[in-house]
Amino acid sequence: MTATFYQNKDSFLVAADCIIMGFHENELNILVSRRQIEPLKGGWSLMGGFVNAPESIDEAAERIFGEFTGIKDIFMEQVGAYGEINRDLGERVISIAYYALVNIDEFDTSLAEKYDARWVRLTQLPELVFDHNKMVKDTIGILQRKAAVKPIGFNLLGDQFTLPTLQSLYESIYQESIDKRNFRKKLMTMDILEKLDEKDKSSSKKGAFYYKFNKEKYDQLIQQGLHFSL
Amino acid sequence: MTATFYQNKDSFLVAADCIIMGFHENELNILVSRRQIEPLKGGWSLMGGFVNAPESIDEAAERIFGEFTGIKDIFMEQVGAYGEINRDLGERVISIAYYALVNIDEFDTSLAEKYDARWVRLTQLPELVFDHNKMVKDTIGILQRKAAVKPIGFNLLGDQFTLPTLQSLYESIYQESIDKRNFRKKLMTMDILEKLDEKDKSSSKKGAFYYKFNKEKYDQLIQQGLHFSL
DNA sequence: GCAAAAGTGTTTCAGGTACACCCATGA
DNA sequence: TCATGGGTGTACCTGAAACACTTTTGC
Repeated sequence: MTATFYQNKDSFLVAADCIIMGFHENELNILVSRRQIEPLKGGWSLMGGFVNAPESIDEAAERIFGEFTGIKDIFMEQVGAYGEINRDLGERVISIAYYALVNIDEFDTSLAEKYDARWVRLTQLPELVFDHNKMVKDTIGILQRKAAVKPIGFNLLGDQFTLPTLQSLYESIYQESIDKRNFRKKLMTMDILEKLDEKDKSSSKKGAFYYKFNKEKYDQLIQQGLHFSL
Repeated sequence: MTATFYQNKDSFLVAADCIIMGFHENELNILVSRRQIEPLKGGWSLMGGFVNAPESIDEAAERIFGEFTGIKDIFMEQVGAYGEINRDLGERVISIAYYALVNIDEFDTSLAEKYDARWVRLTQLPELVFDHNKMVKDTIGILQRKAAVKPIGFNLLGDQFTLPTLQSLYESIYQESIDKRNFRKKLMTMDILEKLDEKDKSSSKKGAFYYKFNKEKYDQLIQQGLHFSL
C-alpha cells in the first residue's frame, strides 16, 4: 500500500513537445505535423504527446520523438516548461518542450506520412497551434547561445561533411552570413576537424573536401580546460 | 459544460520550487528552509509548493516566492522542469524550478522564522532534499551565462552600491577573483553606472563612492544594438 | 604613523573582422 | 573558355589580461 503524502492537491495533464530540427538544402528545417486531434485538428503543430505515469519527462520526450522519427539515441535537451492556463485550448495542459538535433538522412519518411508530418524551413515556419511558435523561438535562442560554445551543430550532419555545408549550417543557426576565410581560420585553429581524401562533387565542379568531426580530440581539449567559441 | 478533449491520460502533481538568491557579506546566499511536511520533514529544502489549478506555473512560482519572502515584483525566471519518476520520495511530482534574485534587505525576516528558513552561503550549501541541489547547480550555470551578457546582477543589490561590492558580487557569481582595475575599466567603458557624491564608509576608513545603475542609459544602448559582456 | 581598503594606467597579446584573388572542373 | 563554387593570406583594430603603486583616513 503506497502512502499518499500530498492530499487535496490539484493535478495536471503534462505533455512533452518536441522541436525536431534537421539541416537540409543549406537550411535549418523543423519537423511539423498536422494535428491529429481536436481542438485545432489539422493545424500545424510540433510533435507532441502526453507524459505517462510510468515514465520520466525525459523518457516521455524520447518516446514521443521516436514515435515520430524512428530515430533513437539522439541529441535532445529540455527547452523549458510552458504553463499558461489557457495555452492549450482543449484543457489545462502543462507542456515541457524539448529540442532534438537530427541528421535528416536517418529520418524514417514512412512515419512522416503516417502523421502527416513534414520538414519546413525555419525561415518559412507557418503559424503553429497554441504556444508552439514560442517554443521554437526559445529553442533558436538556446541553439544560438549553445552552438557558440559547444559543437552541437555536428549532430545535424552526417559523419562527413564539407566546410561549405558546415558554414551554411552555422549561418542558418545565427541567421547571418559569415566570411568564409574567417570561418575556416577559426575552425582550423580549433583543430577538431579531420580532413578526408574524398570530395563531394554534388554541388560544384571542383568539389569540396569532406571533413569529419574528431570527437576524441575535442574531448581532450575540453579536458585541458580549453574554451571554444564558434 | 466544459468539453473534455483528452481522455484516459495520466495526470500529475506539479510543484514550483524557488531558488532564491541574495547577496550578503560579499557572498551569494541562498534561502533554504526546514521542510515542513513528510517525507523528509526537517530536511533542508528550497522554497516550494504545489501549483494550483487556477494559476499558471509562473504565477504559482510568484505566489510561493511571495509567501516565503514577503517581496513582490521580483526578477524571476524559469530554470527548468524536473521530472524523474522518483525525484520526490512522497509521490510522483513534477517540479518546475525558478530562480529569483532579491535584494536581501527587503526580505521579511518574520516570515523566515515562520518557515524556519535561513540564508546560507552558496559556498556552504548543505545537502538538500530530493534533486534540489541539482536545481541550484543548474541555476548557477544560468546565472554565470546570463550575468556575462545582461546586467542581472543589479537585482541583487540596493539602489546604490559601491564598486568593491559590485565586484565581489561578480566574483561570487563566477566563483573566481577579478582584477579590480580591469573590472572598473570595463564597467566605465560600458557607461551604465552613475557615480554619486556619497561614500560608504562602513567597510573602510577611506570610504568607497556609491554608484547607481542607470537603466535608461542601458536600455538606450541595447536599443542601439550594442552588446555587453561583463 | 600605520594598517586597511579604495582608487588609478600602461603594456602586451590574442582573437575578431575586413577584404580580393586564384583554382579546379564540367559543361 | 567560361561559369561556378572551393579554397587561400594579410593588415588592422579592439578587447582581455597582467601588473604595482598612491591615496585617504580612523585608530
